[in-house]
Amino acid sequence: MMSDSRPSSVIQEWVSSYPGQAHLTPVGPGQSSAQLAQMDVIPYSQSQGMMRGGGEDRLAEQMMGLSYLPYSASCLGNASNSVSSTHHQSHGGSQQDFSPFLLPTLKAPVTKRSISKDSAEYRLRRERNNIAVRKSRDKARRRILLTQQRALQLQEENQKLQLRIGQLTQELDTLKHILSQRHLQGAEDGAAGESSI
Amino acid sequence: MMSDSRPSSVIQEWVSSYPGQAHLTPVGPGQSSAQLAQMDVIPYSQSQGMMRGGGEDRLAEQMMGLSYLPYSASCLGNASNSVSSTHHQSHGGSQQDFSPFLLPTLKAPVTKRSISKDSAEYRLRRERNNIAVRKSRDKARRRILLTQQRALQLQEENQKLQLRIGQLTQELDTLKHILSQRHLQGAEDGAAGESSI
DNA sequence: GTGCATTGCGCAATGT
DNA sequence: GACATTGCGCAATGCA
Repeated sequence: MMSDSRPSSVIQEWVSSYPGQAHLTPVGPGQSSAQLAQMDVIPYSQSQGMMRGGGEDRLAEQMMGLSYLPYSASCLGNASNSVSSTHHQSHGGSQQDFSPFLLPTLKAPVTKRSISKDSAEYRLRRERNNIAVRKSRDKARRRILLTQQRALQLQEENQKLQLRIGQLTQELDTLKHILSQRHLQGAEDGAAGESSI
Repeated sequence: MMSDSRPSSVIQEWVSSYPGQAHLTPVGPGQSSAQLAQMDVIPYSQSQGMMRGGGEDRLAEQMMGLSYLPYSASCLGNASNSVSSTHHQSHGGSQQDFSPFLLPTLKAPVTKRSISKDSAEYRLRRERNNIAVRKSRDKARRRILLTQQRALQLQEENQKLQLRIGQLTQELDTLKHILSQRHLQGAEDGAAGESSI
């Protein structure tokens, strides 16, 4: 099954991994963009998606070189729903438990029906999500591999093209030289002919 | 800082992201390899690292198309160390609690000092690891971005090279044509000169 | 709203 | 022993 028949198969697969949606790719915070502007590459967020928890703060720090400090001494400490559940941490520490009388326009953080972590429905949804997560990550891994292989292949192809250009250039120089010689010789012949008359 | 001065800066950064260790890159299970065999690309495992828990079983299934089934109805259900700890799931389900009298040569699964999850040392180590994880993933993200940008850049360069080759080829054809014409004309002139004598 | 897909994050095992 | 990687599950969120 797909045992790389031709050398360009990698590129074929790679292209198929990026359905052209043309997001114009902001390329991500703190990246240099290099305005290539063709087939966005970035799946659909990664560039501006992470505004949850303390994410953007730490990310901004990283961008400026302030590296990987703990969230703010700790990010644990507020179980969101929770009913029983001996295990399962609630890590995430999103939306600080700011009292509902701050920001009066937003009603309290919703509380989301408080689904028991022991309920069959919860487990079912978790298991489904776990499967989806594994699938998605597998896909991502494959895409990364394809990109790497594609880069190597393009690099190889580049070298060949450079070589070809070298050959053509040299051949061109040779011909130009010959032509200039012919031209000179032609002029001399013409002069000789005139003088011999 | 590092605001891409030249168009090839991406490649510069990309190369620096892969210190040449030459693992010969097995490329990963179920991948096609495409034997390019140059700068391995894969950090240092990813290709054979995952043999923990039920990982390799599921991965084998995925390779064969049996996609993303739950571990085996469930992978939860045995807290490894655990002392108190109200939160924190023990998810992972590695080393089943097989009794120590099986496999007599291996002493019981080590039990690893049973560090309390509430101990300051545990938290310290967790926090350090979390920081390391964030750092590592950030690095991975950057590396992926660089690879993608590098691929795009190489693709662009490829197009330019192809164009250049087209130009050179055409120019070459023109010169060859001119040369052949000169050759014919020279022959005619020569014949005319001879006949006029 | 339901269901899958993505993604940041923490945990634990493992590699260096 | 410390740090780096990585598979995994969880929760939030995006998307159809």
